[in-house]
Amino acid sequence: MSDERRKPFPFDEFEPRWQQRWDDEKTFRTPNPGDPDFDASKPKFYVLDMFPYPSGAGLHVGHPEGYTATDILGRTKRRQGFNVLHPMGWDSFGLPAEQYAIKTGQHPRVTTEANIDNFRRQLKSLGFGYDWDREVATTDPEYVRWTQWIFLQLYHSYFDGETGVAKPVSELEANGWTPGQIDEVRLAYIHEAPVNWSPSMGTVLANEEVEEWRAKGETVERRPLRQWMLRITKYAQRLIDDLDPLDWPEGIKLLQKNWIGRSEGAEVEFDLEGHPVTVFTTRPDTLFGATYMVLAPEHPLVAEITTAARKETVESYVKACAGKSDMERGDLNKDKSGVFTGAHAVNPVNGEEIPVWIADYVMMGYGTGAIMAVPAHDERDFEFATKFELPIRQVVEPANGADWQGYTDPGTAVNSGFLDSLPTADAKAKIIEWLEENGKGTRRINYKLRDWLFSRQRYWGEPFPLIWNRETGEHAAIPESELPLLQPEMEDFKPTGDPRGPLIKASDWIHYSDEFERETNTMPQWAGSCWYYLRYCDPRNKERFIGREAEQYWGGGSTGMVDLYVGGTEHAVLHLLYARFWHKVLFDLGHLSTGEPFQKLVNQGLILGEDGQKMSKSRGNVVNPDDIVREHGADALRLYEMFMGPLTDTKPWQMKGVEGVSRFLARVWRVAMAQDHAGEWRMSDKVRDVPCGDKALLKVVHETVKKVTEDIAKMSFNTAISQMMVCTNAFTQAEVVPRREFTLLLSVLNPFAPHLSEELNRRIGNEDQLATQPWPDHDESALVESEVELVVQVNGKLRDRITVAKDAPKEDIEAAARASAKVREHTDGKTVRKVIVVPGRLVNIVAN
RNA sequence: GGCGGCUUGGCGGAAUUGGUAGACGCGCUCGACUCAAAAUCGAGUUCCUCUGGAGUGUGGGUUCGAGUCCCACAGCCGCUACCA
Repeated sequence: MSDERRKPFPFDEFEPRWQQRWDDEKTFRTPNPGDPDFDASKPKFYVLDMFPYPSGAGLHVGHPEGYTATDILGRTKRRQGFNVLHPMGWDSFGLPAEQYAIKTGQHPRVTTEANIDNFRRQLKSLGFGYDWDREVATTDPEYVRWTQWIFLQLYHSYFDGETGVAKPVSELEANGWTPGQIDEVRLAYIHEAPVNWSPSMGTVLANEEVEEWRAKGETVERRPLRQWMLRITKYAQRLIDDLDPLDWPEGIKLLQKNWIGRSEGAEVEFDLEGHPVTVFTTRPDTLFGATYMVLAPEHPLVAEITTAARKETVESYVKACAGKSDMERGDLNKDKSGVFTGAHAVNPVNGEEIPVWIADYVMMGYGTGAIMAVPAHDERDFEFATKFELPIRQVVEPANGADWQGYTDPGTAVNSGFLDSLPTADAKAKIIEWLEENGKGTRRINYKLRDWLFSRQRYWGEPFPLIWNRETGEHAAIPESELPLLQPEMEDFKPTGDPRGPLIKASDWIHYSDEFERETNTMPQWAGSCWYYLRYCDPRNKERFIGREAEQYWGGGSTGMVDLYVGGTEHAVLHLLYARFWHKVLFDLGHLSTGEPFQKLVNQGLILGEDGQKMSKSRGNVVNPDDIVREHGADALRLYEMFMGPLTDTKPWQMKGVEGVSRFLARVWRVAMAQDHAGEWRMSDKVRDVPCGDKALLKVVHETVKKVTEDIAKMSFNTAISQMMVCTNAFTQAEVVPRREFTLLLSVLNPFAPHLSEELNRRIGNEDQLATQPWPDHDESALVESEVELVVQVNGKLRDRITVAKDAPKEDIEAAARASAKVREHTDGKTVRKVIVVPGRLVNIVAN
């Protein structure tokens, strides 16, 4: 029994054949402005997938979910007359390739290229209509050139607070600013920051990686290191405000807003043993209720103000905190800790002396690293005060008679001098006014968002195009003509334990000149993924990161450049925030004409394993797309992933479901094809070039064209497919298959199952590829019926159905309904109170 | 703890946005074809105490009419975590 006998239709023969043809003929190539075949009269549609990290494991079934959705949209829009930009590429820097290199000595470029080849093969085997001429990899030297160039734009810019936009620092130089002053405002700046340093691995780790590596036995400590930072905080307000006009899921917008974390309040200056100390509070109205102050353990004043008697206790507490990661500090959530410094601060509003503590529930990185504690009206302060028996003083009267202890909602000010009896909002305004008049504080808006720690101690990343003066310790940019600056060739990637990273070993490379040496840090993986959607627009441009004309065309006409961006929620915060930030900087500097990168965002739902659990190697529930393509074909995989349920839902994989859609495709095949005695597929003699005589069949075909068109626009692919199944069932039962009508079905099936639809289209004698044919319109006249069936309810319960003329007047419908014997059974002996007639739908008779 | 999402047959999911609940698919049952099986085709399939009744997580409300709107509660799943 050969394999071929078991295939319900010969997808294994025709799928690779069509893929080859699309490749050879460049069917899905998209001309750019300036190309001879570019048609400027067509509107543009830029549909983008989140490009994958080409891991050694290959494609996961989660990838084709979003990719098929965008492919359906792209293919449809193309046939609807749009210039469709639908590209693919590789987010190819990243830690796994480097780790693998450390283990095996194989250069990361080698493994990365092999992985990319595998991913490309897999994607091509699914028949996606990408313009492969626009493929980019973030590791391509030509791509690295422009990533570094964009970094230099940031390096050479500052944020002008007056106008709220980025400007070149050359303007400051012209105004006589010193290099030192300019470094204070650059968008890319050097900063000594505490990071998670792993001595055993010789690299810094992101906060979220710390636990994972500790569990594997690696050591991690907090250590201040010289790091490159990007001043994203300057864009906090714009990053919030500009979310508004974007067509993104509300949940994702909220996630971004919460991450940026704007809060309004005031800064208040206390006198701490002769030092002015500023605290930030969102509740300045509770200033009279401050009964103690807390400094973060890392606060610079701690050592200075601690009294001799408390010195030992304080020092050991500070040391204990220094060893903890942010995560661990968070874990101790429930149990507050802290120590008294022995010092006191003076409350500016009433001259009261309050004790000053240090505690790790106050973070150095947010606000000023110091707080005034109002235990009566702040949960954390309340908990702390209770534990350490500090005084708790009521200054807000709850609005609803609730207990004032730990009451944090707005109310009325009490025990607060000139604020008494004011509602919270008014009290806030009044105290800020007082603070400003007396020079003791000011209105202030704070953001949770921190500046972006942009340097990594790794080999497989973009080197910074910067050099350091050995004598003066000043940094400078290398000229653009020296880009791209690639990593030196190295044999040994092992970490040295030197916090400057593995590039420190390449002494020839580091030596720039007698005067200067190179920066040895590299950029994070985010750098490449921050702007790849720009490069796709003009991927081979040698002069610019994106040509002016291409930028204007592909970004034109909307707030955000990309019309539709599809990907997973895991990138809801960081990737999207970083890309928006870079986009805005480039916009400010005049390189882009849109203010936002992504107009519409859709998050595909997670595909779970057959057991309803997240797919993972350890659970053994991972589905490999290659297996599905081999068994059932690419069209079946595409169709199944779209048929599982709504794109945005989380849903479990079901192998039986794949068989179901495969059966559907086989049914479509057999509508037009039959096997002869030799087992060869031949066109069925049911297919005829005749007008469709079957009204019901004609109707379902046109309903299908209409519904599929509408459902694609709504991205409701599962219902589009079920409609095509209904249509196919009608064809299966038909005596004659009119070629024109069957072609219509193939035409709308084409974006979903491109191989099968093209193959059948050709086999039934149509010459042109469906992919190049205009999208069909449905014929409204095929849909109209002269009669409609209505439901008759009595008191909301279904009792009968009646058939009436489509445009029958309400009175006639009511009369017909009341004439029904079944209705009478339920109304006899009752009084009809009301009759509701919804034409085309139902009649409801209210009787009692 | 905070924020967000979800909850409809044995299973995945439909429901014109307030108007026939369960489209379509899976599974299952029966029939045709077959020596037989697979495949295929056809019929059926929410539940029950079945000429009737109940039913969209639970309890209430609005309405002629609620899966859909409002209030309260419960259960799952994500993300986040002392942000003053």
